[in-house]
Amino acid sequence: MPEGHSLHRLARQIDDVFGGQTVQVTSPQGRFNADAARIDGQQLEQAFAKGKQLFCRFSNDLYLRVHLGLYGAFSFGGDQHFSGASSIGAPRKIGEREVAGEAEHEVYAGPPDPVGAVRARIVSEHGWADLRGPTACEVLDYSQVQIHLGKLGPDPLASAAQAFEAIKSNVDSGSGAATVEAGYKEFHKNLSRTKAAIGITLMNQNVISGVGNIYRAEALFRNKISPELPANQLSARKVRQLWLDIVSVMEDGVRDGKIITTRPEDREPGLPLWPDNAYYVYQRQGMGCRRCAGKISLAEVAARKLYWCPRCQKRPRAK
DNA sequence: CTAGCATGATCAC
DNA sequence: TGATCCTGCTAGC
Repeated sequence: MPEGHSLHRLARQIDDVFGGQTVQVTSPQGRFNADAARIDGQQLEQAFAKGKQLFCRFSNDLYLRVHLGLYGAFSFGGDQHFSGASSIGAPRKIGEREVAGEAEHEVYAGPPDPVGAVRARIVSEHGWADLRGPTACEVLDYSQVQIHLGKLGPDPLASAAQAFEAIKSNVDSGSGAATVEAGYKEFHKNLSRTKAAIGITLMNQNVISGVGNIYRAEALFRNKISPELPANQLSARKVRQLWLDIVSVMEDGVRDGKIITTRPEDREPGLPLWPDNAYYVYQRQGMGCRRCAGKISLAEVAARKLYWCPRCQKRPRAK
């Protein structure tokens, strides 16, 4: 998926293309017809993300909520004023496909005929977006949005999103350090309340929102944490280190449009950074660890594939 | 062509 | 824990 970094990029792009504009919202596929009609013709005031969910506020105080799930993706296009990724969301092979936009059309005749199952289509004067395959795509009022937001744990990208908003609206909102700190406290509190393994808990969106299967595996490796360790047994120091590291790698993900977690000194010379040198453990089962003589392991845990290095990520001995 | 798979999450048992 | 939903890419006939 679409882990959290993709959703934050998506929110930025939707803001870029549609922010403040009157938009037509339709459902070529038909499944979103009734809800689309509730926001069709309104202004899209603002888009934002929390965790893996996207929210767009419209001028009639209704909100679009989208969860891409495993398969969902947006594709974009527009006239010469449009530039940006042509696709954000589920890639169908390793890596995030965020192709550069197509701004070279001389004559813009509006969006193309819908191809495939387009759940939702948003069109403004200069651009369009098609949504396919989402797990959730619905229109909500403010109180319903609050319920969704309230269920989500702290988002490591909240401070980055806040800083971005501040720059955009030319307001000084500080460095975002306070938001990072508040996130850490909440994360720590949430971890301390669960006995489940950290490898499972990191995927729990109520505990921390936006981390998916890749960031889960990579963050545990980078911080030398065994996925089996019960979440409430991590020391405060370790939780803080883990949180700050996740903030850092996910901010890189927003910047790069793909997940790259390796440090330069751990990459294999002669191979391209992407995708060969992007990860420490994800999809590297059976291959040599980048940092020790061991081999990367793979196990199916809670129906998801978990990758880790048993040597670098030893479980502390029970006493 | 089809089956299998994917960065997700929910629901039933 | 397993079945289910949603889409589209790819490997393998």
